[in-house]
Amino acid sequence: MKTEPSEYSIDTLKKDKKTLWEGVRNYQARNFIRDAMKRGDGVLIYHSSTKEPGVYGVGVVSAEAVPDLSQFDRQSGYCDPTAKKEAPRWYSVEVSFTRKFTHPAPLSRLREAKNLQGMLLLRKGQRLSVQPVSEAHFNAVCRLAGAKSGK
DNA sequence: GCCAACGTTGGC
DNA sequence: GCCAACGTTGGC
Repeated sequence: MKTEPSEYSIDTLKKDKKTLWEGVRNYQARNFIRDAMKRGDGVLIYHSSTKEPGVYGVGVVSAEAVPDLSQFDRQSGYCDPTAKKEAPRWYSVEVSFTRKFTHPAPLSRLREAKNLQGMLLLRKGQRLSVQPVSEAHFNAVCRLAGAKSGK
């Protein structure tokens, strides 16, 4: 899952312990959130639009999809005026903090890693803020960050 | 359904 | 700030 650290960072997640991941407004990403993400799934926390983009830590899906309430919130920048309460359009999962990498895995190093070739994140033009990661890639990223593989 | 115009993402 | 690579919108 991508986030701009100025918006919501791994440090904030660590402090909050858990958060509802709100504001995803892309249908493909929405589908992953709503249909694919299961309780217990590991989450790589990727920081974008920052000095050193890359994976900064790990979380875990602690509750499966619920309607993203910010779509109905007129005060929210994520408000979707066309969304109806009886037919929510956007969804959130709850993500809990697992760990912050002591040595983050910057994008530049991910690109160099042989065992990460083909990873969706590294594909040109790829902009999805929520995307699936294979277990092998997940573990490889963790190892690259100097952490034990797995969750 | 086509597609031009426009908006967004995100690395650099 | 630039710009490639998308996704969305809306006229037709």
